[in-house]
Amino acid sequence: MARAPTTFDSFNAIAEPRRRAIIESLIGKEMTVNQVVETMGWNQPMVSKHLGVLKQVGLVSERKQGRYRVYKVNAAQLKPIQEWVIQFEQYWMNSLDHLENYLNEIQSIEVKDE
Amino acid sequence: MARAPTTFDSFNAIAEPRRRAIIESLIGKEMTVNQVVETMGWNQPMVSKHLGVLKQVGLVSERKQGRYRVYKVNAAQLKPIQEWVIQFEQYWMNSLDHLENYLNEIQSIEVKDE
DNA sequence: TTGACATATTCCTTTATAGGAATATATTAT
DNA sequence: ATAATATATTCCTATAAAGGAATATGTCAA
Repeated sequence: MARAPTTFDSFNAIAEPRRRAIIESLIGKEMTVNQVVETMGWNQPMVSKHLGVLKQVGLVSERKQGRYRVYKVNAAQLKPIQEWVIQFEQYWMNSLDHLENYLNEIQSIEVKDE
Repeated sequence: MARAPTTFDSFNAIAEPRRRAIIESLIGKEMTVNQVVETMGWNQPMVSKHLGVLKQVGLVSERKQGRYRVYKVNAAQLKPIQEWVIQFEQYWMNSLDHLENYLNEIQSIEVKDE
């Protein structure tokens, strides 16, 4: 059996970094495909394809306006991911990992300051 | 170019439902491979393979104890995912979607109470 | 030492990419 | 009607995956 399609759910769709980048730049705005193309600096078919995947899982929705298609993010589709991850938060808070990260941060700040 | 390997990062690793299930049942505990096998009801090679992927991205770590291997979750590896998703929270809160969900919750509670 | 137990690895098959290049479709402007 | 613009789709290739079955590896017990 192959891996689940990227069009299957949000978990699979956002596994691809370019799709996360699209979501990041499209959040809170509405954008035409070409505006995404310009923002990202990728070729148009690539943008259309990734938008297509995001659309299939409902992470973006599209509205036709003349010859343009205006896309926007459906943030609600990210909620299940948030809910899945958040149940483990207590296990990374107050942990040795946390302490470790904290110490690393302190250290890197000190290094930066020198 | 093919999709990024599931061993590439946490985003890819948790795109697979079985791996999320393993994390869910392994969180906060330590378990032997066979204990995971029993818990999940899958065959042993399958469990070992998925644990292997999770290990490669650091989502679990493993400790040898005699002929057993004891696995545990490294929850800290989920933090980047949480941090990525949480930046969009404001866009699903206070939205019509939110209102809709709220109304649905109310309704299902009322139905339950009957 | 030899067998039993615990776990990992290999081989195979099917499926699904993601990107590039080329092309098709739809809509507006002249 | 025709050209130009905006976007989607198709075809191709290389890569990677997940599961099943079989087998290898490592460790303990008698």
